[in-house]
Amino acid sequence: MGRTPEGARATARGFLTSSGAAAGPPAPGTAAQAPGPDVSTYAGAHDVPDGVAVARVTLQTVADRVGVSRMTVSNAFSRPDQLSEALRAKILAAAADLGYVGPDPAARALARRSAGAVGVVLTDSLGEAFLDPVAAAFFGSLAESLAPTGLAVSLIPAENVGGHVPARDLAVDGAVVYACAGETEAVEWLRKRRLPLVFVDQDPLPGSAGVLLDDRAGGRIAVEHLLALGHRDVAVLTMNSDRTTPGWADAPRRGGSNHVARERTAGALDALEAAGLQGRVYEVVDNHDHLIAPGVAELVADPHRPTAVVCFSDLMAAHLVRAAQAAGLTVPDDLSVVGFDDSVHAHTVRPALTTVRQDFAAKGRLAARALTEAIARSRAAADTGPEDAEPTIEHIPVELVLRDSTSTAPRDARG
Amino acid sequence: MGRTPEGARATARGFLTSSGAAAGPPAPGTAAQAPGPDVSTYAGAHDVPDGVAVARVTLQTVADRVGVSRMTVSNAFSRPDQLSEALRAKILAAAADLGYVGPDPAARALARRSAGAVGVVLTDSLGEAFLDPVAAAFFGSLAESLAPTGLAVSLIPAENVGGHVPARDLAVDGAVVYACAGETEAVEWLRKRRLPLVFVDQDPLPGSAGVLLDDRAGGRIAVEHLLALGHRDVAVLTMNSDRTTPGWADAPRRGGSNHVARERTAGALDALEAAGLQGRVYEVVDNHDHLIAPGVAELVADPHRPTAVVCFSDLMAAHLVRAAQAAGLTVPDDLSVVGFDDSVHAHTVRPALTTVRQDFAAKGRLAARALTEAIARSRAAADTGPEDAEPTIEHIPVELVLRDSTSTAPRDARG
DNA sequence: CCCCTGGTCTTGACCGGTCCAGTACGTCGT
DNA sequence: ACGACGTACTGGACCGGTCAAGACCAGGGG
Repeated sequence: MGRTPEGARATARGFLTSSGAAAGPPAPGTAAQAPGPDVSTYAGAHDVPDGVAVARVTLQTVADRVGVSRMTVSNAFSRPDQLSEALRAKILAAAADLGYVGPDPAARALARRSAGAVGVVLTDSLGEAFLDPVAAAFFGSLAESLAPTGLAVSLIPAENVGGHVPARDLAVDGAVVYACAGETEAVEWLRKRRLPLVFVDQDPLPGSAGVLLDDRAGGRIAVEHLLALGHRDVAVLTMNSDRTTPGWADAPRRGGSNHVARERTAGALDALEAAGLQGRVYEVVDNHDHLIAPGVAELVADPHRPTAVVCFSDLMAAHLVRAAQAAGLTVPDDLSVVGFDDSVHAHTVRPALTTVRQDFAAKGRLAARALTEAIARSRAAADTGPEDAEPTIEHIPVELVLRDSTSTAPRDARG
Repeated sequence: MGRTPEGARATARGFLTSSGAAAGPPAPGTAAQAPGPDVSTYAGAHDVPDGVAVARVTLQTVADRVGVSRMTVSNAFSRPDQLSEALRAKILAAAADLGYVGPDPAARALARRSAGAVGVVLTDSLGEAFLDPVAAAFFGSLAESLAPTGLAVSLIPAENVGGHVPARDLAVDGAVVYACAGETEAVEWLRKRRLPLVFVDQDPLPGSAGVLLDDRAGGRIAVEHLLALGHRDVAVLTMNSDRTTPGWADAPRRGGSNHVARERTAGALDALEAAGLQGRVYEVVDNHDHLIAPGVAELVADPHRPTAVVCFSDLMAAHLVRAAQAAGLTVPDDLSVVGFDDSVHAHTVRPALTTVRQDFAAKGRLAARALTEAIARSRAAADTGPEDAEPTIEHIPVELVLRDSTSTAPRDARG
């Protein structure tokens, strides 16, 4: 007892004394405690008089009030099976009376070594990322799939602003990296922290799990559909953020830093080559309205305009359709257009787009599962030492949806 | 010194001894330290041999390695002005060598009493929320506006699933509540936690800040535009989640639980009444594709179809336009349509929508500012006692954008 | 020569929980 | 009557930082 006065943890400035109701000077204005085990009429912290610094209510405060140990109060909230129902009810009542909501999340995160949240790194600037319905849909689906596990989703900016580095300083148990071209600064930090990572729509780093669409097959089936309709002059409309102006690609298969764009284009070119044809590739700078518009206008005006175009996204396809219509062409009679994703744009344009559908819900679900598994694995490894289960790479199948933006090639253009 | 052996915090199982490089048995395989201040060739923790439980690297580990106190290492990372540049470099080098990335976010959150993140509660299920471009745009804009302050954004589900309650258990410094109809369970918890709250597109709770669009004015200017074009039979197309089937509203001004829908409708009715006209209100159940489609089909087929419709959202307007076209009508000649929001749908449909524009970027920016201010205020209040600065309610102006979906009323319908 | 000031680093006390290894008490089997 | 066992609760040691105040040492003015 030479160490510390009674109750090693008693709050220093709280107006409640450290042990039981008997000891210590009575709190100002407090009448004698009402007899009986029930909650006294003494008003709790939730209506403290103005100007009085509100004492911080912690487990200890509640424990002192009820006359049990801190640990028992903790159990009342976090492990109800560890104490009698009667005592638990009493503790909960006291807590409610004191305005104690529950264990402090930050303290719990530290003690439990788990934050209850995962990070998500998105492609672009945050503002633009959610303009893309594909990214937004994935994000929503991920969050929804994660909800039942109790993990919340936190947005981590890919690039830092204002000297803050959330990727380094945010408490998360793992992270999803979505379609980040190459190695972002944020990803670098996450890797250094050795957080469980899942890469989506992007090649995973060695040792990490991945969830990828079968983009190559998507490009292929889009072209095969057009070939079956008799088209021989098929172009690909895609993006390449390495360039600064739209135009025909010199090295079609090289593509830019975007994995998805490269794969989709490659799939389309594969199918064309398999048919003994050579595909042309028209690249715009990025998948944003203002960057697509000038490109498609030029593409439509091209004297050697193809009879059919496979697009990197429904957004591009929708722009292309409207540009064609504005130029007096009819879709699909004069120009067949295939989209990609089956996002809002696909059924919003007229004619509705024939497109390669991807299953957003599945993507979010698989990413959620891969991440929770990676987190579980990493926790297990902390105990039993590293076991090397090969991280998985999931592939999501795609499917061609036939609508109204494709038809047989014009008579005079057929081989 | 009778208390604890040297270095009260020396990690128990770390293979590095507690104080300085001189004392204790040399780590296995460690040659004599190379002379000079530079980093020795001894491999740090980042390539620990397989099977060896990796010792947890903390501030203390780094401090021991360099021979300084834990606090000095902390300062090296968090407050560079508190120590000499030379020592800082040495510490940073040692940290890098040991694989120490930076202060543990959870521990820091506890000690600093700040999580570095804020929560966002969205209307619907998470999966559906991001299908709505308006919600998605706001979310992105909020996250982007918050980024420079170093605050990350975490999604908090409005309703709990699987027994987890993120709204209670997630470490956040404050939260934004976006267009939640009425009092959600999540909001209830946030309120109990006394977190700084900002309400967007929804009436703020007393004591909290709010960011609201001038929805009523929006409804008004939409109608005024149509009146100016000679329309006398104007209907409102809106949502009311209290009902289960679409149809004409009995009590138009009552509306449902959605604040935005009520206001927009009220504004439109105000303008009609001011012109001595009576407005009709057609309600669908919610602002989702599958709930809108049957409603607009019925509306278009109505024998007493109005000559112009003011819609709750661009999404509804786009559906209405397409339904009208499918029924053989021409927009705007047979039916004028005004949208709301100026979201993707507005410039995606043909004809492009005349619509009431709202400034998404401003909404995110104002919400971010209101929240950071509320957080700052709450921190100040913890020190100096509560001061009662009236929380602000910001109103964002709207603006009518004229496009191609409205025109003068048909000759035979004009009063 | 002394005191004051300022830059560096250290010390001890927190932040508010959870984990784990007890201890105190029934209760049951024999 | 006695040891084994289960239940209910407690105590101390963490989790990994930050904060506020103090110690030490240098240079500079009076």
